[in-house]
Amino acid sequence: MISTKARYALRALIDLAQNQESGFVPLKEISKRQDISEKYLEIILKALVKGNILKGLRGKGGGYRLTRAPEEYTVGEIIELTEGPLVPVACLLPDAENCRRQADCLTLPLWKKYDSLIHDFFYSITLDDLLNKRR
Amino acid sequence: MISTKARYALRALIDLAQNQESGFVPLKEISKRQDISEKYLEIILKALVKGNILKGLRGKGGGYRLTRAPEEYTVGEIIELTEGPLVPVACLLPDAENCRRQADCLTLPLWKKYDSLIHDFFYSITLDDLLNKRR
DNA sequence: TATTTACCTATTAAGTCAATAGGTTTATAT
DNA sequence: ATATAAACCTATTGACTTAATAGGTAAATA
Repeated sequence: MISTKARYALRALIDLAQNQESGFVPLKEISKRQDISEKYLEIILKALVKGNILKGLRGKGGGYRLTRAPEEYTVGEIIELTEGPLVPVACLLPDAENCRRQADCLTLPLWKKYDSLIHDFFYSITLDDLLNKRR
Repeated sequence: MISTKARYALRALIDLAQNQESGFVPLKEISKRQDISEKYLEIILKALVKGNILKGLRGKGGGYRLTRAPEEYTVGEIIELTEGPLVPVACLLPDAENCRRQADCLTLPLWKKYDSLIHDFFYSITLDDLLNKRR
């Protein structure tokens, strides 16, 4: 399941893409428009700033702004930044200890195929694709 | 993430397909071969019996047996029987209350596409496909 | 200098996952 | 008959994760 964190992140980024005519947009506005609690959204946007997907500016007139054009963000990277590796089974995690059964596991090929399926899917869609283009 | 429950279920079914020459296979044997705790496996197999994927027979000489040929099981149904609906976001769950944002949610089409992707994938693969055929 | 804003650390309530424990029923073999 | 082997049943637990809240600090601007 895709977590609320990732889903809210996507919605916040879409909101920013639509409302940041070159300026900084305060969290409060996004929170209100998207109906996401300020405090929770804060955590999410912090992660995005840390991942260099957003620029944050403090103080009056501050807020958040995209660091790239919408077509330069993939949905995959947004999901992975907010909720960790996009991987369907524990044994395919980057830091997984290698399983003894690996060599003759009859299910592993299935998980590997599934893994590339979802990876390809989410990394082939950009933020711009979601932007009102109706598809 | 696919849970251990679903993964163990698949491995148990593969094990049965390979070892049930017409007879009943006791849980203990599957447990040993697959290195899954008896007690935990019990819970899993119970769910499969309830879903009519397996037949259980009690008493001496008893055990479990497939109710159909391996090519008649889809991986999708096995996963859903053990861990519930194979759905990527809460708002697509069968019993989801309908969201007010639904009409103009720009992320919903994404989740719907993803949903059919994984559904199509898992329902197009059968237990027989996993059986030693090397793919 | 007051105000607005992002940033930071910590905490929590509820839920889920993976597993264990101990007992009950049913069928078979001796 | 009776011992034994097996599935079946109910309950519990510890660890972890999720989704969120709370309260305070630092920075920039009007």
